[in-house]
Amino acid sequence: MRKVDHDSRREEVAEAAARLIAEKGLEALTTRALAKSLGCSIGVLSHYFSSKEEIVIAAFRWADQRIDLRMQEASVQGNLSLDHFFPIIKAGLPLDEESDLEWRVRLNLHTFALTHDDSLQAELEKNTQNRELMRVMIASLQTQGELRDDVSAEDITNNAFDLVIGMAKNLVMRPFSEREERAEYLFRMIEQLRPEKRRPSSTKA
Amino acid sequence: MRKVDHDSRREEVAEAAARLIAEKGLEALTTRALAKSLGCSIGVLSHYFSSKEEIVIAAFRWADQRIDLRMQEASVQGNLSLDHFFPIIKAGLPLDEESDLEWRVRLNLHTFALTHDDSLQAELEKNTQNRELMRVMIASLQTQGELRDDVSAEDITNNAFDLVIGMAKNLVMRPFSEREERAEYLFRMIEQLRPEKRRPSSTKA
DNA sequence: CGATACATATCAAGCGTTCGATATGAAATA
DNA sequence: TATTTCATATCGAACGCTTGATATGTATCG
Repeated sequence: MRKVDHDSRREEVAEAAARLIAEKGLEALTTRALAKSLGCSIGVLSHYFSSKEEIVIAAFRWADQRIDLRMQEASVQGNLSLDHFFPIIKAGLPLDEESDLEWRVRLNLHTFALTHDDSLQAELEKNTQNRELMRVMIASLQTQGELRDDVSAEDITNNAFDLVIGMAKNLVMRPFSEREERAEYLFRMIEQLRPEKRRPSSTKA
Repeated sequence: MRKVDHDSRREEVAEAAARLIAEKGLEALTTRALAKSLGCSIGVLSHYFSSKEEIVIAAFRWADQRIDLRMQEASVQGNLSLDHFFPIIKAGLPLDEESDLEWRVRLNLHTFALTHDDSLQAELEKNTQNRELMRVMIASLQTQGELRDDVSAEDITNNAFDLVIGMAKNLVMRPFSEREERAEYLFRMIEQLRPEKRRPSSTKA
């Protein structure tokens, strides 16, 4: 038999599909366009995927996993301080070309999920998991005294999650040259959650 | 001549198109489906719109304007306190079926704009205008002492904008029964921006 | 050989758009 | 008022094209 790694071949297709979605939109992802982008024939696609919808979903997953991976890489083991927190958030925002690509696909997924129940359920579950992860981190910061504890970790988490999504959507619409600056106001807002900034005169150590 | 109000006829079409987008997605908005939904023939559509893209954009505008109108109606003339502010934000969120419909269309628009430059430009301009409106309101709240002034009105505005968009996206994905509760944490966060909550012991009046 | 990988050709379905035919009702005419 | 005129409004069949899917043929390699 001819040796071809099916998994990596599938990933190649998923990536090419993701790039098409990011650059031209989901509607531009046709079997023909995808085959041309890959430099192969459309017969190949049906060899590795049983339908186009499967390809679309593979593309969505591909981009999603890359964003998650990006954030994991920015994370650190052991004790977490607020200063370590900023790079993690930053890693989750579309600030360079690669993350821009991934976020464009993710935004397409969000719209797609509105009318595709399987994707919606998957999205909700993934969201619940990620929120829980972040809630634990934030609660940890609070017990360490790194973060104000008069707002529940859950509230902070939920707001942070919504904020990041909204910001990502707005960043993607703007040129790269403006993005860093636009992201700064999020970090200035997080700064306000430091305990020492909040009570400058009450519980002086 | 036969009397038909062109503008209102166009709006009927736009509304029907918006409902199709909200319920089945942009891809389900076909000339045939739209004609069936309107109870007319497809020929009528080309009588009032020169292309399908024009219909899509009209649907987007229709939904967008409804959200704006909803927020305007929640606004009050004259002096604005922080308490008056909550209903305005709330009016801008997809908490009932009508606003849900409009937000679903708006979310489709956001994705659409990623690959359609005209819509992107229009979106950016509208955004700039709306941000400026809100910035003025927030600055006014600050000078009235209703809002902390150690964070710039611009930062608060930008964060609020991103937050609302992200929250809207997440609300739309959930059943109505959970939405009010989910929206509450935004208001708890805003509460933290009251000056008296921030400095309980410093500048006692 | 025999299984795998890929290319090519083809299909039916669905798309947006076009267009001639028809229905409608206000204005023009007598 | 009765009749004609005609722009407007609507219809629905048909066109050309693209789509996802698939069936068939061919090359490659263990």
